Amino acid sequence: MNMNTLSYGLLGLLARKESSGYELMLRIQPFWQAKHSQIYPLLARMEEKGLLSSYWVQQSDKPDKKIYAITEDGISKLREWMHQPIAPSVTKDELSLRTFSLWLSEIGVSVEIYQERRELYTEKKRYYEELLAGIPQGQCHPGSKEFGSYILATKALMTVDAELKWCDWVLKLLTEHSYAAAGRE
Amino acid sequence: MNMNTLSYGLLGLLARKESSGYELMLRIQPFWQAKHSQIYPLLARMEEKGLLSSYWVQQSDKPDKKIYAITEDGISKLREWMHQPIAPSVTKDELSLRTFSLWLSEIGVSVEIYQERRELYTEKKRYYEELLAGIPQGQCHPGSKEFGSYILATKALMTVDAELKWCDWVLKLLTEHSYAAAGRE
DNA sequence: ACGCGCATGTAAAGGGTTACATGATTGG
DNA sequence: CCAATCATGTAACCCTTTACATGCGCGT
Repeated sequence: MNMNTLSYGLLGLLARKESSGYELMLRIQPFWQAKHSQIYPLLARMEEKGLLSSYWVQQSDKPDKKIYAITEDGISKLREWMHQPIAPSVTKDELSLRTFSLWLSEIGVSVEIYQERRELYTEKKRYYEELLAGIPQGQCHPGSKEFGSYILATKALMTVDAELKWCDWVLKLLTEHSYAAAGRE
Repeated sequence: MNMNTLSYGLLGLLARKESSGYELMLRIQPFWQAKHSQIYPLLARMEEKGLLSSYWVQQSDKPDKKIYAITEDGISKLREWMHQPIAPSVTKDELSLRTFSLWLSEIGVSVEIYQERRELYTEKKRYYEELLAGIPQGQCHPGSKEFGSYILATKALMTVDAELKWCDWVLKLLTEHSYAAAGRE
């Protein structure tokens, strides 16, 4: 059956804990941005093929939800994937392309752009800090199910820290240049 | 006309220096992964709409190439884009999804995975260092055309450094655990 | 009243990869 | 001799987003 990378990612999350499609979307979001409209059909297809099973849970205050669990066949499929080569990461950031044309903007506008991005990174940092705080420490040694979440959250934090430092550095260059230009007037 | 983010990125590169489609692919690659099969039709469409002009250059040792240059209309289009909001970055890394299921692999296999990734990051680091070295220093102050390339190459370097440190940290955790397990035998 | 979060799903359109097609030159 | 780099382009397929569709409860 035709399984893409995202399908294996969902399978991997379900192997650790059964979840609804909505919960899976929230769990995978920080590491692989996917909308619900992409996830729901993949789950339905994997259930058809016997990799997943599901049952409905009724909720009083919120809409009912469909909980998926991985089957033995699903775990076999996941184990097969673990031996496959890993594709390099793909990053697409509009800010990078915008930066190519920065010379077309006034410095004041540039400053706003990187300040806005700085705020976005600050929010992301808070998010990943909470994620890391939510992982039961001490039990996340190599081999445990929590270990993966632990090292991934740490990676996200280290990366966002580097991005924040970069923003500060760029903003320093931009504002120093502004002061120097003002001084020359 | 329907312009996507990649089209604006190409337009921005052409605003700084006229190039062939092949050269644009190489220039944009480090910041936005796109294949030639995606780039060529976009360039043709932008030329049709009058945003680009082109001429053929004959080469003796290599195949002939088609050089594109931005037009006045193209620069107007680019300036309009500069006022639009910037979409947040999207990253898709198969290693992250694989890490969710790391507990299914033996530690030896995990070590191989992160060592391989470490080598990939090391190569990337060398690449970005060369890129940065190729930018004429001193002339890349805010407002200059080189400034964008300068800060982008620096960002890539800072990020890849964080990723390398992360790999080393993960490998330390994995190997320490292996030694401890061996000691318990 | 309005928007947001929860919760599931489908359809259409657009973005992106893989494969097909061609062909010269250079280095191992 | 085989692979890689340079160089352009098209077609089929898959991946992803946006929009449509529904509906309740909560906070402002």
